[in-house]
Amino acid sequence: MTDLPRPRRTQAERSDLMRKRLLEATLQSLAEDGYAGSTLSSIVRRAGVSRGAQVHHYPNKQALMLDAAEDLLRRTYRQLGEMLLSIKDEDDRLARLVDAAWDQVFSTPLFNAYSELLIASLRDPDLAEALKARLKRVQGVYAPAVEHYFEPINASKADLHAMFVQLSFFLVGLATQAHLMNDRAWVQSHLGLWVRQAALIMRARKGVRQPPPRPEAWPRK
Amino acid sequence: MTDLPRPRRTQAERSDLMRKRLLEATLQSLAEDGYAGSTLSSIVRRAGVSRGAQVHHYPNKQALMLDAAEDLLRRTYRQLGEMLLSIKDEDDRLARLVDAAWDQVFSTPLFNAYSELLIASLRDPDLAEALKARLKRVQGVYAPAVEHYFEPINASKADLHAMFVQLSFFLVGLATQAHLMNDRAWVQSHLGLWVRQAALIMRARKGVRQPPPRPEAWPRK
DNA sequence: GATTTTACATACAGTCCGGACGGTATCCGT
DNA sequence: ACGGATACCGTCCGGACTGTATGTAAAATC
Repeated sequence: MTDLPRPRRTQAERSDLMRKRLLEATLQSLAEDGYAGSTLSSIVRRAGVSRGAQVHHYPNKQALMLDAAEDLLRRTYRQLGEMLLSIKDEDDRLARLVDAAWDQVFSTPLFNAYSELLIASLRDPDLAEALKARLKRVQGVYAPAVEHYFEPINASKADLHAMFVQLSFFLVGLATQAHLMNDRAWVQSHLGLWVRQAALIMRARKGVRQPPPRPEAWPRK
Repeated sequence: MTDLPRPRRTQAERSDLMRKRLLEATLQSLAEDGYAGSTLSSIVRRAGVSRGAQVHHYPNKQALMLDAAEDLLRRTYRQLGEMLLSIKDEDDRLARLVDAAWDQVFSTPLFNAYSELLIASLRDPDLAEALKARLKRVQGVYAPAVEHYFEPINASKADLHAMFVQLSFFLVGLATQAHLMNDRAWVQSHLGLWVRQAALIMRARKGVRQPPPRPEAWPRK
């Protein structure tokens, strides 16, 4: 009887749906119009809700942006996790991983929203703190996966992990400047170079057929 | 007689000085207050000039920002050049180069201005074009210097150059996220890792005592 | 079923920004 | 030296944005 046609929604349902719409619109707006261009009016217009709805759920702009940042990194957390789970035991596992990271995460429009928040966090300590905390969790996703899939050769385990941190910085730098650069092939060649360099100190562990341990309770849907 | 005390300046002198003050204030403002926070009023206040002076030299905000971007990359062009000239023939030439690039360019407040312009150029094609063009010239500074100082081992010359391009992306990524990260030692260790990886496919050329060929007429002062 | 709480809507107030404009001082060619 | 051009100044105006205050409907509570 709970799933009878119910025109009336519970308060929590309404709130959740509204927040979801607002966050979605905010992230889209960040990606398309940038941080400064993401005005509250434009966001609610994009979300198709009224100005009052927004102000009810978020007392000010910063609160909305903060929650959007959390949501973005939650999504990225999940995206990276799924990407890792999709890596099969192939010869060129390293290359596949890097390509997937670029294609599915760093080159997506959603990542532009991250760039915007990143730069905005230079002037917003609260935002910086939120990004910092969530970033650690994201790193927590693939730190165990790194050891699951790869092992160092003539190098320390610390170097192994550090290489992937380096990769993330490289990809961020690439993503923020890609629009000034040539084309996709050019990007691919640079990804390839990193892979070749990385292959000098690491290799795919043999016989890994299982996906990495599911890191931690992923946020539901 | 030209250097007699001359209370009256020529028109060109006045214009140049004014533009210089405006550009300096703009770059400072970009670094401190960000792109959106850099309003015309705040810039002229910082420059200590009137609102009218600015509007006389730059018809609109975009024109000012565009010129500021050019100026910034001109400075960076010069900074990188000087940095390269200062590299001596030491054992750890590669490490010195990377450290110097970080200390003297990428970690400086001025580089924050670049980050701001970079993100802003996502939504401003003209700005993107200006950055693109100037960026090529900056790369032109150290491309010859790379071959002057280093040589590939078990790798192609193209890889040699590509590694330094990769370095620049890595440093940009690092610079835009450094404020979320730990400390300087942490950064140093990551720079060190890149150096060690690079050393696997390149080495300092022996007996190089001369600085690299002065690339191209540097902008006067 | 009455009341309180929550969700959402609309109107308004205060601020600030960018560009335009009219006016003044300085310089330059002649 | 004088008339035009150039550099510079201060202010005003339309528009937009954020935060607030007030009103209404729906849901939860009792």
